[in-house]
Amino acid sequence: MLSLKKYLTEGLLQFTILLSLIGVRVDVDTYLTSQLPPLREIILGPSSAYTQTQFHNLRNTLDGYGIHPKSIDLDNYFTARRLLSQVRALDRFQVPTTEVNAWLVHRDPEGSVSGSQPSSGLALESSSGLQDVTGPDNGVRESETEQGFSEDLEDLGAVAPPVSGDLTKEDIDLIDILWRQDIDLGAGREIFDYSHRQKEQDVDKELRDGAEQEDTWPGEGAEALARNLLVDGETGESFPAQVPGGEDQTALSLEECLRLLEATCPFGENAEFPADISSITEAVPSESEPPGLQNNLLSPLLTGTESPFDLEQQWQDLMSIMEMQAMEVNTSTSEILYDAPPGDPLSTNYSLAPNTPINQNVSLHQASLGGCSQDFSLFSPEVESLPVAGSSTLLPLVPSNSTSLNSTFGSTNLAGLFFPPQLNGTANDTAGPELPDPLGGLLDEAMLDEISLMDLAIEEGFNPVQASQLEEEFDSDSGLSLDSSHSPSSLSSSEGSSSSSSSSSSSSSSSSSSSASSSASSSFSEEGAVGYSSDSETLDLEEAEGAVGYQPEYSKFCRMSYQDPAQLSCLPYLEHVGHNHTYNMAPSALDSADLPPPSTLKKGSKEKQADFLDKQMSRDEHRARAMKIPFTNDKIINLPVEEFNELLSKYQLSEAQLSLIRDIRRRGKNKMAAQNCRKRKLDTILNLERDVEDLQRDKARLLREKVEFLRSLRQMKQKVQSLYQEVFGRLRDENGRPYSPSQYALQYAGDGSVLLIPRTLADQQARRQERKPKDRRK
DNA sequence: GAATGGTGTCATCAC
DNA sequence: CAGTGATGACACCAT
Repeated sequence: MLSLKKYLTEGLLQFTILLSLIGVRVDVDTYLTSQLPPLREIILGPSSAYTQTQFHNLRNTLDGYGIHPKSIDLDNYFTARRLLSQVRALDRFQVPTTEVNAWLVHRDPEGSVSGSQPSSGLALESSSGLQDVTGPDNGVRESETEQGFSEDLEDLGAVAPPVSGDLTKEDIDLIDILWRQDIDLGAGREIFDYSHRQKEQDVDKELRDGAEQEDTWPGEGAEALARNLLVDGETGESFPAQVPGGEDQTALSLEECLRLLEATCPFGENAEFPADISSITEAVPSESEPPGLQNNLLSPLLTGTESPFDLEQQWQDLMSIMEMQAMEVNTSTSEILYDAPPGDPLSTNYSLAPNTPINQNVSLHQASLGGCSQDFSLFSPEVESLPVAGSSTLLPLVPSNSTSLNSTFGSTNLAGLFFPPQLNGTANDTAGPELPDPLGGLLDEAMLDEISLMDLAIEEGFNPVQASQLEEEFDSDSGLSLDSSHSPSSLSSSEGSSSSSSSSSSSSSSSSSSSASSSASSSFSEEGAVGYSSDSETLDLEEAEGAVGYQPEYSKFCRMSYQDPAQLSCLPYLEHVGHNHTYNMAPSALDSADLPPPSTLKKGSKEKQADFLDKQMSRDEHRARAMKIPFTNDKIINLPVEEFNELLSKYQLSEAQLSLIRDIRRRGKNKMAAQNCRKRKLDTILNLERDVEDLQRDKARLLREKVEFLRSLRQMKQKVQSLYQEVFGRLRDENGRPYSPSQYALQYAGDGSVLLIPRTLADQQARRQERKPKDRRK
């Protein structure tokens, strides 16, 4: 019962302090439960720094006079924080510069493989007139990670609904319905993309028209694209617009696309693609696809449907980011993002063997997604929910060389290409959420963190500057909290040595070695023995205070209420003017003990000086003087028990004197204890304040990282999608006609090759591979 | 004159 | 059981 009460009171106190500091509900426990037990214990647990820790016991048991009592808990706490930060660093996405080398296979019976034309695949994106949309992102975003409030807002807002920036679920559903309807007409889902609707209506309309007019996507639409694909997005090389019409052109197109892949896909050579062939098309919305084709190589990137995401949380994230960015967190996001150890799974180079034999008719060249700009914009959040297992190889993320990326994809950031437009006349709305995501686990974890930290970060009114100032102030005066050398024991010990100490033996008392000065005029530090005084100012204060009554000059540091000379001079009964805490003492005793005769006040300057000295004396000193105690209060209070008893034995003291001496000693020690307690309390508050600040900073950083990751993922999806379209659209059958996306699909093989297979077969294979990860989970 | 913070003191608890 | 530290509560004072 007692412990329960204590726990409640302490926990509530901790919580109250936090609340008072930040002015907002702080869901610390949620976050700490699984993340930071030591901190939680500090804040809420019985070992809280603010609880009634028996420090003296710690000292006694641990021989801990060299260790500050608080340092014990704080050491654990900061250690825990440090470890936590290290652990957190592990889940930061390491986006290496990876590349994928894939071979596209054109199942052309004639097996014509050729092609050497430079790719204009990036031009596909640029041709769609999306530069307007993506231009700002590419150029500006990377350099504006700190200020991109609107960008973050955009990104966060886009997380909730699939792709679209601010679409509600109803909107998405409606779009899906309409899209499915239009699919029959050959219209791609791209046209429903929010960003496309916003800024790319013309282009999309053109594409859609092309798709509608022809059942096969690469028909006129592809031609229209080809006409516009004049500039290589990576090299800036210009190409003559051409209309694919034969196998040669098909091969060329494939080569171009592969080169695009090579230039853009960060898949490394060590990519562990699924052994079985997986269909790329599964990533592309297809109505014929079964839901949840998870083993798809590109599915995580291409899935058009997103699992429902908590809009409110995203909004909170946004708000939190905005607030956190206002704090000017120093840690650069880029620094955080890409500082993973080389062993990081995500940093593994996922590249397929470039020389992998081509199945059937191959018109492939190495293609790699060498880099993806960081200026990724909105993209679907479902990737976050996708598991890491078995799919980490599928999603190499943005490499660290963002600059090159930006140059590469400066004009390729297509907000709408995430959904294949006319490429696939089919849709797969259900496959998305179930698709595995190599980043899912990490993102989920980060999401949990930020969910927990949300309340902390959303809070307002917490001034980090002030907090830091307080922190500095606190640190400068942290003899209590952290630095064991500033512990009361050490302090008192040093002071005791400086003053003519008569005792050096005892180490069990906080004031053991304090001054035993026999001279009343010596400026020994009586109250200087009080624990918390590490800074000079405080120390001076304490020393001056300790010298009260013994120093001829008045100390301006006197903090006692009755130490005002002006008031004291006209108030003979000092004991009654000032605090009268002698509750247990009879007034008569006080009078007899403390009252100097009024007549003595009317004497010469020496007596005035004596009065002045009297005014400096504490009440107990007055009492001691009145009772003719033969030794100083300092000795009474600070001497160790043994020496104290020895001192008492040297004198024949009356019972009243002994009682007064014991009271003086008790009060003196309690006074120091109270001062220590108050200072400790203050330190605890300051520490909590600093903790709140740190948590806010961490949350802001995590949120920024999240935004960056989301951008990267979305951009990757867009690029893969565009590349898929580019490749598929340039494929031609033996008759020079484009393949129907509803009948054929590109598919990655385990050896890195890319095959053009019938969609039905691709679906079966994809379905087959889908079961494997699920079985593994079980 | 009320509010607030600092200080000393007491009571109490735990060790 | 005494001694001691820690701390809540209270009173008092100064600002």
